[in-house]
Amino acid sequence: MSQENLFTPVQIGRRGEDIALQIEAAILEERILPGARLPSERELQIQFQTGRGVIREAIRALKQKGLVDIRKGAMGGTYVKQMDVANVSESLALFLKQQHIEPDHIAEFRESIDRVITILAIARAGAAAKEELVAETEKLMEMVNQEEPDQESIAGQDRILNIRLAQMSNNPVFAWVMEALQQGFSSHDYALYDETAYRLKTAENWQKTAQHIARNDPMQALSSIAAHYALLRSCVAGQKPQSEENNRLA
Amino acid sequence: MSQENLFTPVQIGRRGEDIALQIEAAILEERILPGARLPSERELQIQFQTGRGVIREAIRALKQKGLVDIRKGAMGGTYVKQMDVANVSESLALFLKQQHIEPDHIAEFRESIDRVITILAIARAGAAAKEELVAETEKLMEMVNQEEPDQESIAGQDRILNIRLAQMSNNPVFAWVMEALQQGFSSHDYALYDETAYRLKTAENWQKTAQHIARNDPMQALSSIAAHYALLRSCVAGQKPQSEENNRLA
DNA sequence: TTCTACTTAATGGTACTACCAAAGGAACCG
DNA sequence: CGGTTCCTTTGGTAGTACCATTAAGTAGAA
Repeated sequence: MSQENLFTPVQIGRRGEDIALQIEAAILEERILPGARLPSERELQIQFQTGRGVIREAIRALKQKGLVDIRKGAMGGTYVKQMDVANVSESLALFLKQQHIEPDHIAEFRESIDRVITILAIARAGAAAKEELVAETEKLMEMVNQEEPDQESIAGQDRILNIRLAQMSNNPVFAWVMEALQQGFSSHDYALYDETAYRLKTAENWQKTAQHIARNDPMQALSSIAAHYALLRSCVAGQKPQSEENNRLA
Repeated sequence: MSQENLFTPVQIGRRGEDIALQIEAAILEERILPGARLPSERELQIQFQTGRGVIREAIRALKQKGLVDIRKGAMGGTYVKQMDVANVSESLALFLKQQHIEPDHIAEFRESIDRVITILAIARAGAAAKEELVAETEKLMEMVNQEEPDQESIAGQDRILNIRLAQMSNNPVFAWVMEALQQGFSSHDYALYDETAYRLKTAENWQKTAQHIARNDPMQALSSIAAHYALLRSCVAGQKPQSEENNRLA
């Protein structure tokens, strides 16, 4: 790929970080495109006039940021990757975990986002997409009404519904935020599907919401959303404990 | 700190990641509290029965995630840190940059969040906080009306206002999201203060918003917010180019 | 005593070397 | 043509030595 003098040796500060920043800049400015392969560690070691450890740490940092992908073996090496939300989600989830965030606060945030998404979806999504959403909720209904409901599949379907609805807002930012929150805090949601009573009501609620959206009835749709979150709150409040790790050592 | 057998040697997969995960878990489960110091690299090397490079990579990963802080010299080492939003913001900003996200989409998202925040702030914040907000907007007015407006200070004050308002929602999640977005996309906002006309209008708008909030008038407050974002959109659309890095090499 | 200057030890940062393990490709054999 | 073996590339691990920085201790001077 003839990237002879793409990088320059460094002198200042922690070399590893500096190198990581140089490569990161090259990626963000698209001087290196996703899918491209960076020189091997040993080549970079020569280009940057430094030890291999430094190069490894730099590459490791890029991997952590989700900018590159590392493969072993011949034709292995460091490959520039298209980032995806997972990294942001992970970072967010980590942060929220360390902050002892209350489920109520997350729920409130999510509800407010959901309301906006719903309005936007009604205004912008096509009739086909809306019908598709209804169809997906029907799948969910079938799942919960089965003899032996499969928690895994149901949770997955719930996730699909959330994402699909978010996408109908025609603004990727909403979809990403929704996905990030979902990934970080799925556990609370899925609690809804643990007990039969909640499971049924939740699925029905989803169906109603989708139908209201399909009929372009924002007020009713918002009302269903409110019901959904009310249900979530009562559910979480009801089975309060779920504490496994609250016994720290003094 | 007598953490003799806190960790165990590993066998499988990439040792570095495994070690990083063990330590991360220990931090998240609060077996190691913020402020505490991990053993030195050489001690860990012995505890984990591995090479120092592996330990370094593990610690590096934790640092990247924002979980620890590294200090050189005697009494240096790896210290567990209280995470802050900066890490999430950075991750988010990186993602958005690589996705060529349109400013309009961000603006739409921020506006919707701002609306919710405003409603919550009016409902929940005390009169004192509301007056404080008004006072801050007056500071901003003073700044923009000076002979030689200081871009830096003005931008900072704008940031302070956003954060303070978000905090008044009494839900930290809103404040964090706002801060993350701010940090990632300050550039567009600050464009508002580049031209005198925009600068003045924006500051006035802030003042009005704060006053409406102080008077518990949600409708008027929302209207001011709408005006603010309308201004932002026209400003960004007006001075469209700002492209410095759009010439990629084929 | 009290302050300064020097020494010392601990610790992360860098460099280099050697070897292991995986993975793909090329040559070889059936 | 298809499978097998070997070889080369490349990341992963181990170990050693040395440098740079920093805090703490120590001796000496005021």
